[in-house]
Amino acid sequence: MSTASYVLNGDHKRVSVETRDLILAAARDLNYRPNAIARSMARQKTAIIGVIITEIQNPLFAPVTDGVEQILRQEGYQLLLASAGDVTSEIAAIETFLAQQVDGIIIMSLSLHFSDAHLRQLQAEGIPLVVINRDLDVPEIDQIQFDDYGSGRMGTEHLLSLGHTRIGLICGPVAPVEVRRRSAIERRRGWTDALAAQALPTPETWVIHDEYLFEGGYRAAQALIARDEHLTAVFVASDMMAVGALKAFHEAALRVPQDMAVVTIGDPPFTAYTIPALTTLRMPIMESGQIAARVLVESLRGQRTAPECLTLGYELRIRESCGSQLPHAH
Amino acid sequence: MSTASYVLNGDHKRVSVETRDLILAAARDLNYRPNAIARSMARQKTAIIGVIITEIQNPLFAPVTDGVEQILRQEGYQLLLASAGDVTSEIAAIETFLAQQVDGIIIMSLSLHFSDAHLRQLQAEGIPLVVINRDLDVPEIDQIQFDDYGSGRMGTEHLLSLGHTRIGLICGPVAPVEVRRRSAIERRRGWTDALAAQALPTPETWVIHDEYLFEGGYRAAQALIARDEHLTAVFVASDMMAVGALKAFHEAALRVPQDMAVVTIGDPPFTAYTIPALTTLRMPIMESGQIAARVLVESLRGQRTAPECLTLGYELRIRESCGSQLPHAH
DNA sequence: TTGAAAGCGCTAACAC
DNA sequence: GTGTTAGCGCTTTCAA
Repeated sequence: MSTASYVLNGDHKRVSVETRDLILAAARDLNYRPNAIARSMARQKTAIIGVIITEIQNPLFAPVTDGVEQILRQEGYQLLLASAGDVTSEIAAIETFLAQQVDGIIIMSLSLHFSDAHLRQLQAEGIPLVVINRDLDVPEIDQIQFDDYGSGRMGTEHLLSLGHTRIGLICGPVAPVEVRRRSAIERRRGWTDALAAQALPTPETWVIHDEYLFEGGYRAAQALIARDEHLTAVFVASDMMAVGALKAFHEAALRVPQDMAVVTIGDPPFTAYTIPALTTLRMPIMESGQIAARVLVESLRGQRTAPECLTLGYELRIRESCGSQLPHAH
Repeated sequence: MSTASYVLNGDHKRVSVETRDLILAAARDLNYRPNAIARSMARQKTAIIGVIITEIQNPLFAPVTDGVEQILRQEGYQLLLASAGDVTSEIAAIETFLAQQVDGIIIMSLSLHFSDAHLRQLQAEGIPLVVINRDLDVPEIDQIQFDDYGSGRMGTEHLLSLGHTRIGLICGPVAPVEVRRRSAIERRRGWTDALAAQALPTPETWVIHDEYLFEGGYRAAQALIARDEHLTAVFVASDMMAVGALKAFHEAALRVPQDMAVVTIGDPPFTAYTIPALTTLRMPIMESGQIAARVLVESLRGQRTAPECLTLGYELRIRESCGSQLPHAH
């Protein structure tokens, strides 16, 4: 039945109107539902994209998945979801996706990987792949990154512009190697360069690394307070950490922003409702998912010539936690 | 090649050891990867479960999806994800899932639906279906609910046990019909009954309904303050609303818990890091996903006799926002 | 214990 | 403009 197939696929040219209506009517009567599996089998294409994320409950992943899903739905693709927290399960997830004949794969990482051999191999086998937030030196693979260095630099520079000179840093993990995050390293580099550019000091004692969690920020702020370095501001490289830090400052009777100005990263809805509201560098998370999905779809359609390698910038959102101007600084 | 099929499916009995090893070796050499699509075609089963959620970024959905994914992975099923915010797109998503020949469907709702005809039809067609958090009077369909009435009652009773008698209510939307939530209605009922059981008043003026959002809680708390009803406590029926309310109380120079005790619902990680930390009724969200997935898998394996109809309870987590005892109440 | 062959529901090339 | 037919890669019955 080629004719029926043409009709059901909306090929207007090859079928007369009468037969078309006939077929459509019959389909309705029989309660016909196309079988996507059989179609995939015949076409050798599934219109399914596999999406791998590190851990579903990490706040980065809901917005990314949302962005990916919006575009895929709009472009007529389905989304097969897997979570994989380490390289072994990532390989397993990819293997399952390949068995499932997905047309392409999107991987959103927390960029703490030791081996990318399996990604190279995917690439070599010609499976379209887009990775988000992963440090991959395989230029053939489409990559979406965040400008983490720039975020560290911008956040610190904003505090500098308000007159602060003793600016601490609360940052994500850089060691041991199993948990280090590229973003933490880059944001610290941004902080260092921003201060160094003004010939200001960046002593080791002004920096605390901890986990990207509420608790990590709480602990880090306590540690920073205990060091008693007379800081007037701190750049906190994660919104969750900033909420924890706010609590520690509150308990130490340090007023934010009067005694301690805070700038942080992120921008989930709650940042506007902390006390005080957090000045943040908004991270374009959902956008990264949208872009990844668009890039992948274009690849599948053969509309791309060169691999994508995009770095998305952060955007300053001034709220209350940074104050306006240092009292003694004008 | 039946023999190869037996080997690859691990059927030990029907194949001699030698041929088995031969086939396995050949598979390795050829870099053989089973084609799940072809298998689904032949078996008339896909081992894929469709999951529909209302909006990916709503904080309820990450935990649910996480719970569902854990179980499905462990049981050898794949997860096809779709988001559908209204009945029309829900029907479209279901239709796509059916075309994709999913073995079953899980729907997590925000329970604001007008029509469930399509679900009845699914049920009638014999597609295994589990719904979470939806008010469905179709006893044949597996349902996982939350004890929202109980949560309202428990939260209010905790405040009563601390000696409060003037307890307000900040609650989710109950009107207009397009946005009303069953949970809001039920939690209010719980609040009313808890107070009525002590012969305490529950005036309309002590209740504010708004959206389940930070902003909704902020606005609601401001409105409640403006009414100047001399409340000493408030039950806030959503953790996001509670964060907003905390901010409004802070701005009005009302100390929590000294001037206003707060008990809320939920229990996302941030509740321990607000100022003060929020006393909550923990909602078993991830668990609901796990249970839904288990129920569905059991259905697919024919291990179930009766439909599931489970109501999950909330659990009190005492932190700082409720205080210990009313000063003037012992 | 193994092989042959039909068929799952569709697409696409081809003939009419 | 329409019908015929050969697969797509697997499973599963049936014979050998």
